[in-house]
Parts: sequence; structure tokens; C-alpha cells
Amino acid sequence: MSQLEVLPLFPRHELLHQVEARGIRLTAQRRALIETIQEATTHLDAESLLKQACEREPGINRATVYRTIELLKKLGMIDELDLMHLDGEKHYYEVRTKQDHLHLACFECGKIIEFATPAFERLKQEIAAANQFEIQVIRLEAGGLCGACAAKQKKHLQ
Amino acid sequence: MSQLEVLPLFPRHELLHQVEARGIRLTAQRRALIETIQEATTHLDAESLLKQACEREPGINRATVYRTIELLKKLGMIDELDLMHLDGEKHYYEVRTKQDHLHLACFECGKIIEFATPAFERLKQEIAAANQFEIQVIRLEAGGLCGACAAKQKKHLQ
DNA sequence: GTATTTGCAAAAGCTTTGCTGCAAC
DNA sequence: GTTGCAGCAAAGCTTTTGCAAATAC
Repeated sequence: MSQLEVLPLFPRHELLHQVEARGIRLTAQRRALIETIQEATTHLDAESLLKQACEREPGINRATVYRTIELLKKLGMIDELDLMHLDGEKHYYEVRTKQDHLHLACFECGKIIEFATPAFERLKQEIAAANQFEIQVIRLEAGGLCGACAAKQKKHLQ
Repeated sequence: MSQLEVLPLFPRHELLHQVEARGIRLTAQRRALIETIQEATTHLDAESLLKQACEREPGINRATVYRTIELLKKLGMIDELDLMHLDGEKHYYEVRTKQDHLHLACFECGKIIEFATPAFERLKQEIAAANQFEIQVIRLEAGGLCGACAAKQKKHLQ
């Protein structure tokens, strides 16, 4: 387990473009990091992000990775995920999408499924209204068994 | 910030009783830990749990805390929360309730609000059905501003 | 020349583990 | 006499930080 699979991500904005549109000047390293997040085909943790960004721009340091992530979080342009701590205490990052979506993590095979539905949006509204709470970030994660692994398990139990 | 406030928890089952009902024999230390979780008036992290349990049964060790938490998690009797990393990377623990509920964390004052609604239950069903996913654990957390802090902020901006 | 950004290494924080000795049945 | 639990200290991981050197404008 714990090897996160390749999976399709939701369509993402032009992250790099948006950052620069705010008048923020970026170094080559930060640009490489942002492009890597933007074009990632999996959810990246800091270490994977570092490695992949280094292919574009060698010699990036861990500290720079974390400092860039901090910047993007402050700008509200990326979300931080735990993915149910499927693989330890790492954080994973993804470009924030227009519509919030949730993550399902299979405890068996490590697959991550993304899902969006109007019901989630409505729930958000209800939560905010009922508690007079101004939601800035919302995170819905579930852990369990994906269809394939649930089927396999039933087979074995027979 | 970061001082988690006292807050009412949802009604909890007889955790200790349930554990023993499974034929699991408990030491005095583990019993003290479980009772502490059961009767907590805030969300406890490992360190607070240790301190409070030591008032019942002195001399408990960190390792014992983590090993007991592990047991309860395996039994599916407690849930692990991040509370939006309001105060670092700690985990918080609470007795699992019949009805899933969500947590709202105020970034300003650190208040944690708990909330349950049928809409959340329905969303769970929809998620499971749409993705053929067998949900074992689900965690919905939001961060933002509670009513009081949002009001304060608006006042200051005027 | 001033303001940022980087690199490096060390520190920090929470959690886990190995191992020895102790206690329970 | 087995089996499991506790205690202790060390290690493990991810993330953060301080500071000096380098870079950009």
C-alpha cells in the first residue's frame, strides 16, 4: 500500500498565471515549483514536489519548497490535504478548484478518488448558515474500501 | 489563539463499557485513559490525555497513551481529528458518535463548533453510491471565522 | 544599497519502536 | 511458564527556523 496511484485531477486554473497576475514576482525555482503543482498528475507531498520540481530547475532546497507552499496557501490558491493519513503525516497539495470536491482514500490499495456534487455545496451553505460561521477552507475526506478492493475482500471471505 | 476552548461534546456511548464488553481485559492505566477520553469536555490531544489520565492513575507513560489510542482506533471506537491543524500537527481524539458530525474551527479564537445534520448523512450515502466506495471513516472539517470573530473583524474594518 | 530569496544545518514537534523487565493468569 | 503490558530512551518523520551568503532591482 501507500504508493499513491496516478489519478486524474479536476481541471485546474492557470495557477502560475494567477500568481503572477497579482504582481508577485517569482524566481525560477518558485516558478518551477508552481508549474509542478499545476501539472501534477498525482497529489504531491513536499518531498515529491521537491523531486519533480528539481527536474525542471535543479538544486531546489527543501526550505524553498515549504516557503513556496506557504505563499500559495496564504494566497488561497492551493489546498492542503491529509488524505486520511494513508501514508503517514505528510501533507498533500492541490490547486484549489472552483467547486469544492472531496477525497476518498482506499485503505487497501491507496487509490484516491475525487468527487464533487451539488449536495456538498448545499451542505456548505447549510453549515455556514446554521452556525453563523464564515467558511474559508473546507475539507471532506473519507477512508474505506474502493469498489475493487471491497469486491476482492468479499470474494476472499466466501 | 490556539488554546482550544471548552465545548460541549455530542453524547457519547459508554466507551469503557463497550471495550470491556468485547472481552478485552484492561489494566488500570488503560482504564484511566479510556475514562478520560469518555469524560473529556474538550477535544484531547495525546499530551492532554496523558496529563488528565495521570490525575486518575499516576505514572502513565507516553507510549502507553499512544498504544491505547491505537487499540481504540482499531476497534473503531474513537475518531482521530486534525481540527484544521489549528495548533500544529497534533491529533485530537473523540468517542465515535452514532451520527457523524463535523467540526468548524475558528482561525481567530480557536473555538471548535460541532454540528450534525441529516444533509451530511445523505451526502455520505450519495458519495458511497456514486463511487461504489465503502466508507469506513469520514471526516469533514472547516476552518474560518466564527460569528463573533467575523463580527469583530467587520467592526474593525469600518 | 535595500529588500528578498536561498542554502544549510539544526531544531522542533508529534509519534513510533526496540528492548528489558514486570505483572497477570 | 507464557503471554502481554509498561517504562524508558532513542529514533523517525515531516516541517520550521536562524542566519549568513547570494541575488535581484
